[in-house]
Amino acid sequence: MTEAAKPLRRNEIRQQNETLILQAAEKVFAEAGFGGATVQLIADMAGLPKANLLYYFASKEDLYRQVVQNIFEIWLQAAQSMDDAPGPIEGIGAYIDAKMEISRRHPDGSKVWASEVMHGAPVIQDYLETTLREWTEGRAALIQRWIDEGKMAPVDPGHLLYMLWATTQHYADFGHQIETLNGGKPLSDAQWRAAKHSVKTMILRGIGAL
Amino acid sequence: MTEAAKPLRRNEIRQQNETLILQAAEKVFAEAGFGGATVQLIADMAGLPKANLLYYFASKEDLYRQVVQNIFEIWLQAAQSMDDAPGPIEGIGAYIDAKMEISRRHPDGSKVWASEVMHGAPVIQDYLETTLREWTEGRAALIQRWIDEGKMAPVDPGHLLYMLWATTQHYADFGHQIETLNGGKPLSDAQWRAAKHSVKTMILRGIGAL
DNA sequence: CCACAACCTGACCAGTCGGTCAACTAAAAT
DNA sequence: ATTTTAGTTGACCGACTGGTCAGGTTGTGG
Repeated sequence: MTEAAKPLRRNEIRQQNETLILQAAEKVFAEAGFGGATVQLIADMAGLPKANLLYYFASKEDLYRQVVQNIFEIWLQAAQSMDDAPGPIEGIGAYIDAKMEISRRHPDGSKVWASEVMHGAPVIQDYLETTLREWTEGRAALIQRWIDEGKMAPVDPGHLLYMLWATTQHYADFGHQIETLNGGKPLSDAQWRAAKHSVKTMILRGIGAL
Repeated sequence: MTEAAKPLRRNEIRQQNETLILQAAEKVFAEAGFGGATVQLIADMAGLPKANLLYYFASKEDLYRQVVQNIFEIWLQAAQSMDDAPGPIEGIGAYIDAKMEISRRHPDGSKVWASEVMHGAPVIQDYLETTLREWTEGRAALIQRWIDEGKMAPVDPGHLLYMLWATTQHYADFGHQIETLNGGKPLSDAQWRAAKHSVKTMILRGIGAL
């Protein structure tokens, strides 16, 4: 009696099941990797028969591809935080905030992304070569402008971007290690605030913007 | 006729094959993850029959465990770079140099380690809770001492360590992404030097040691 | 030279995997 | 009311996996 028997329209059914499956898939792929994940496990976690899952997604690889693309889009959205900022303090500060928030809210997505890249990006290689590359070059140019305007120290924009990605994503990808070193407990709200503050302070000072 | 038929002693045979298998395993585990790796693939890469590999290592999991432990030891050795330094410039500078060198020389090992942690550290959880934890606490105390002595700005030692790990290991774990953004070519010697210099400069300035 | 132990390996096996399919139910269009 | 379309699922299959094993080869100590 706890379950309300609500009649579903066709549209709703499809969308509901697809997001349900994608959420389960993200979790399983993050926990076990592509090779370690099984369709059966994803189906169980989504509460659907395996055959039903394969009715919505043509194959395990197809499902994986969509999971990775979802993450990539979230990742790109946050990347816009840097634009329209008068200088590095606001721009890079906002970018760090956004990326730390993603690490907190979508740790599984970040792990799937990391795993994909570590294995040679078999699925999203073209994205790396096109979208990511263009974004990177644009942002590097923006950073160079700030340097030329004397708003920050003359650092290599590329390596600064790598540092931003590495540091922020570390809190998702290595979350388990951080949790272990934190006495086995996940970071509290206050600890997340402290992490954000530490990262922002060290990086902004590191590029001579403070 | 290209192969010299050198008679091998028992000792040599064992050691030679074990290191051969471990090297192949590190590569395959890094490229495919634990679940995606197959014993057959590792055996092929080592140039041995699968059954022979399983004569030396009891199981795929046993082999994986040894690969991870190897990496952990390399990782711990580099960690000593920080000790016996008069201050953060020398200590943290040397640590960054050592970790960057590992990222360059053992990228596969770094990837296996990252993958292991991302999947919840099923194999090396006890190491995290004991060895790594003790090392981390010791190094945090050292950093705190430097802060108290006025040799660097008052930053959170834990988050500084995370930043050091994240930034240096990024060049191994996300090496494929970096290579793609570098026009598809691996970083040259000069580019590696520039990377080291950028990382050291930004971090040392970020902690107020420059 | 012999016997023992270490090393080697093709053939094999039980279990699991991704994916298919035919038969079914339910919604929606006619 | 009936046909059509979308959604559902248990049963099934060929391919592949980690691991075993019996029987062979080779180095080594006595």
